[in-house]
Amino acid sequence: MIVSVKTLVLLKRLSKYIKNYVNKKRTTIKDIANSLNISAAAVSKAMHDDPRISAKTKEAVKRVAKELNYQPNHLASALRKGKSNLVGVIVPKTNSNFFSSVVQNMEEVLNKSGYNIIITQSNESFKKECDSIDTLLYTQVDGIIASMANETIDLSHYEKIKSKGIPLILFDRGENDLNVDYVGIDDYNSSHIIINHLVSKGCKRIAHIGGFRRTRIFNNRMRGYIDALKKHQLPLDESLIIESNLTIKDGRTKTHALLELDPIPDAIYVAGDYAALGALQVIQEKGLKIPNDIKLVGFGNEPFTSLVHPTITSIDQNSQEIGKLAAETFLSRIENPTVKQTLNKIIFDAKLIVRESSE
Amino acid sequence: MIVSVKTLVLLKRLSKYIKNYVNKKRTTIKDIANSLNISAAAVSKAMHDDPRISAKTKEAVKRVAKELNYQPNHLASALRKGKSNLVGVIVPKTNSNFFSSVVQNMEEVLNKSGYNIIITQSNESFKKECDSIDTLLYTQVDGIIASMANETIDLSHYEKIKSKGIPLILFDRGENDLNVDYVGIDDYNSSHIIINHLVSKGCKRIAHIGGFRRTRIFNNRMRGYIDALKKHQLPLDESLIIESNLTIKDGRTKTHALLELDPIPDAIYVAGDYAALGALQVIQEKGLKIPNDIKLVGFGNEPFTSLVHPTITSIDQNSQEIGKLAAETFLSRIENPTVKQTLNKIIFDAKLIVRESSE
DNA sequence: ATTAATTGGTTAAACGTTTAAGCAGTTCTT
DNA sequence: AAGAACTGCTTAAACGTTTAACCAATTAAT
Repeated sequence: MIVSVKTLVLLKRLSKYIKNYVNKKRTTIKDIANSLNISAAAVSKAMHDDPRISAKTKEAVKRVAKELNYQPNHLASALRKGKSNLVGVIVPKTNSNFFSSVVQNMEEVLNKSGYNIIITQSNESFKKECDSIDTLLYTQVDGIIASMANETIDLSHYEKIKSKGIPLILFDRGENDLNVDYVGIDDYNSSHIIINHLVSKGCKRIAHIGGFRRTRIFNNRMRGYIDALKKHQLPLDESLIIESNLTIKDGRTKTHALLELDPIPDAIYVAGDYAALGALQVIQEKGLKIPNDIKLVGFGNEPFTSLVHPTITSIDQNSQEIGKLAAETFLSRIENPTVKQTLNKIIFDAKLIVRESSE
Repeated sequence: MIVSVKTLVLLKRLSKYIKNYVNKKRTTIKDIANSLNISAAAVSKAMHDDPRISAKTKEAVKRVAKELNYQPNHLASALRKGKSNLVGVIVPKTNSNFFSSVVQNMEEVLNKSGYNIIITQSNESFKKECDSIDTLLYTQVDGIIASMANETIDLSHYEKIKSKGIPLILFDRGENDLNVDYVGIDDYNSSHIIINHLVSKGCKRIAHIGGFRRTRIFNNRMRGYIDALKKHQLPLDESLIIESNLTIKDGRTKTHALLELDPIPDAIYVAGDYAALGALQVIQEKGLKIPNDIKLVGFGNEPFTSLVHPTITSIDQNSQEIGKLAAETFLSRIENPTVKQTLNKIIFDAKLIVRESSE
């Protein structure tokens, strides 16, 4: 079949026309402008309650907008304004009560100031975290609030955020070297609170299943544990200190090891609730009684700590406050863009929730 | 102080210049073009490996892009292309293992096809759900995958998604009336599986704490329960059927009521794991033994069901498959935009995980 | 009665990309 | 040798908003 070039061009035009017709192109500001015989600029201004537009016109614009089911195009306005009003949030896992609660509170604060959030999860993976950051930067977020993955050591992708000139706020899992805002609890002091409590209950041989020391917060908990023992003039026994990835499974394994010792510890302070749960199971399987034979303290105040038997003493991390403050910190950075980012730590005191496992 | 209009204009120009300089404006395609003395169009094509650009130019473009730390602007490309490559995901809660796992699997599938996801949580609130939908539409997502909030009865905001012509996929909590794709498990049949199991263990007086019947999935579980009893020629006792919001607390309350009956039931089938946990607590507090005095079955296979004592028999909802299939359904809708959306149900069989509470 | 200020808009450019169309220059056909 | 086809770009318009600059008409100030 031979078809002239002209025919081809016409066919293309036609197909475009049909496409537009079928997809019944979204209504834009121009459609409103046309139907009211005013300029698109006037419509835009009317929508934003510009004082230079008459009340009558504003009303008409809003009426027609509703009639035509107009929805503003974020891409266009964000592109033009150079501001997306989107905040990226990176968490290691969403299915933890702590992170879920932090995010919820952040969202509440940010929504009030006209920001929406995009949640991404790193699944504790360094690669996924890098990808998340790329996605967020690509989406042109106005800032990023993040809690670092366990695996993360190399910080170059976080530097990338800083180099873009948008605010970066870290919470819970932070890193001093980045020199950015940080919101979290006082991990060092939390360990002191826990040890004080256990000592007051008569414990003398307290074990610690901690997270990896390369992660700052876990290192701080470890330091707090060691210093608190010193304060109470208890001997420091290296075999009572174990690093763990703090999953249930690893909590079980490490507790098994601790119960092989002779004498066994009279208390275990676990730096994460899930691992504490694993410890609880193993202790009971061995026929030992909690808290009589051995006391147990977790960290994080996950809901299940008050649901298992016995209920587990734990540290509440004040997730509401952390979420709110991280969001507010972001907002203040946005409002003062000239102020250079510096290491600005906002530290909360944590609360010890005493339950059956250490009574 | 008197300042001429001209001076004012000059000042404004200056301030804009300074602003650009201070914010060291992000590098764009034009910067690359200038530095190579080619057109911006050529750069764009080189980036996308257009066959009409020479290998030499492509290489040069990519090199300079890296040198200048170029990051494409999603807003601009999405605006131009009319496609954001973003998928909105709405879940009732992120801190549930089921939803978290579904989302994770969705993300995996979608990322492979070049899509990124934006997660929003409705917190089971109707209003928040509407807001989420508005945000997502405003962000120009290419589609929405959602699980409905408990509160939701009015479906007009979901109709709004449909009217935009972008794909809407529902999972777990769906609604026939919307006439869109749905991915979930066979709730009706799940009840049959549970009742079959309990009957085989000798139960004759099986109670059911279900969700609100206005939610389709809970209604289906209820129907399945009733029909399964009939099948086994067990009497239907209305006092054994209770509707609940399925929180731990309500699980406790409703179980208290059931244990007031005479005779008490010999099994309780609870339509949600959290409520089942509440039931477990109350039963034990009353001094009754599980499974000897009374058997217990939950729904959802939340991790804690295998962590409490006794471990709780539950239904696994196949979250991985649901996530993957919801994503794939979205992709196939995108690839065949002309096909009209219809009620297209993809139903999985659920798996019963038998544990101590019903042995 | 001028000039100045206010009102209620309009025009046009810009944000950063993509893409249809065009166009030299070279190479291949026949 | 003349046209066809290919190569490797360039030009310019478009996506939907926002906004600086401008302007005509009205009202206020002196």
